[in-house]
Amino acid sequence: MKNKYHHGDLRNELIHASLLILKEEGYRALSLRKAAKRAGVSQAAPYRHYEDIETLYAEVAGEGFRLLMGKLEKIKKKFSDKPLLQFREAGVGYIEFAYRNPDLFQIMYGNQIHDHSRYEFLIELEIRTFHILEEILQTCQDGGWIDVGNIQSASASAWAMVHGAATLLCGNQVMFQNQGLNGARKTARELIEHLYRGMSKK
Amino acid sequence: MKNKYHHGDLRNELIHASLLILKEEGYRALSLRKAAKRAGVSQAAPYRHYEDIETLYAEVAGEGFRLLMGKLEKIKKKFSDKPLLQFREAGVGYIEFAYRNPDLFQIMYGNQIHDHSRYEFLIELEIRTFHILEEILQTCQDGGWIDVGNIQSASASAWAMVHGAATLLCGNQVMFQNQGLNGARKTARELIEHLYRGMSKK
DNA sequence: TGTACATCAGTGAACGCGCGTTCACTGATGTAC
DNA sequence: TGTACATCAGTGAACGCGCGTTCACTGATGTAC
Repeated sequence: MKNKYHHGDLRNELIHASLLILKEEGYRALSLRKAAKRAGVSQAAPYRHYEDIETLYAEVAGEGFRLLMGKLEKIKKKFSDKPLLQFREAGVGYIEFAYRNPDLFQIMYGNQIHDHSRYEFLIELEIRTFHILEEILQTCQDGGWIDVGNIQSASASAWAMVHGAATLLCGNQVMFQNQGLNGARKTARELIEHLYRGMSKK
Repeated sequence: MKNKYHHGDLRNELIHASLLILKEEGYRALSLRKAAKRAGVSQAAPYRHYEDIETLYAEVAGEGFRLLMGKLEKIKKKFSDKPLLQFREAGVGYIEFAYRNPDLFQIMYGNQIHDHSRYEFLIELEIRTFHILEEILQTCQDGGWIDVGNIQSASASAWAMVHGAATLLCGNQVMFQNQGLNGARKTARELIEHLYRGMSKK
């Protein structure tokens, strides 16, 4: 912003730089030095804002959850009068997010961050993300579209399935390979339909 | 075996050493140098057997799939007259495998190996593993326990769900945290029941 | 059965790499008077 | 409004680390005769 010294917003700039590195070079390439370089700043500068590299990872993961939440909220609104579609399309959205941002997804869920619970804000974001899913299932339940004993357990099932599909797609696992985005979407819909048929009233 | 030079079976010894490193120090600690050291051999020795570190990763991942297959086959036999239990318990077994061997699981499914298809034997093992699941679902279908249009798509759903639960458990994801092995088993059963109710005849 | 020698499977030193992190420093900024 | 100075946010050199990989080498093994 200004001219040289005193960048002004280096803390955020480093997160932004990290997201670019993830997109362009992959999660293995993400390091404090590289983020610093990318932000046009010396390798030691980040230490004014992050005590170590894991703190940066956590911040980047947090940004990932914010983006994911934004996407899910949007879908929720879009299908606000069709709970079952909310359910299905939120799943599709989750998988699409992973497909489009595999390296960010890796930082969010991989083991780069040893102990998420060290970062309170991260945990809160994760819970809020999961909560969107719970809300959707609750709406389905309230509207009589599904009938599950326990919303939380049903949400966990849905999350697990969708998350599994997402990671298998990202990892280019044999049976999920080379599907392209549309293939992924189609697979996602099939998966979720299998699931909510199991949750429907008999 | 002999005494010093000419180890005799260094190739396999390195795989074995790698499995120990995964168990004891985690997947981040696995390197050619460390595997060599652990096998009691100089750092350069592995290069007589593996052209690079990825080749070792692939071999280790392969061993992982062999172990997983063994476990699944055992379960399949154990419940050979109860297809639906085969289905459920195979899922539980998969999750249990991941829970017990999180770092090996990481090598099998993480992105340590850039392109699995470079290793034909690995792809074959992966397909065979998936095939066990398909067989189980086919048995359920043949016995009239479930009714799905397409076995392969249904198997993919089951795999995705169980795999998702496994990775969320391994990653200590908030909502799946601190369950212990028995908690994980219980969660697994709930998950799978949600799923196969969706596959049952109406 | 004994010996010469090719081959195989090790050794250990070395190279270069990128990384996380620290340190003494310095330039810019903002505030007290 | 102008100046002294504390503080903040940068710099760049340096350290030590473990890694993958290569290289000239050497000891053990097995085979041809």
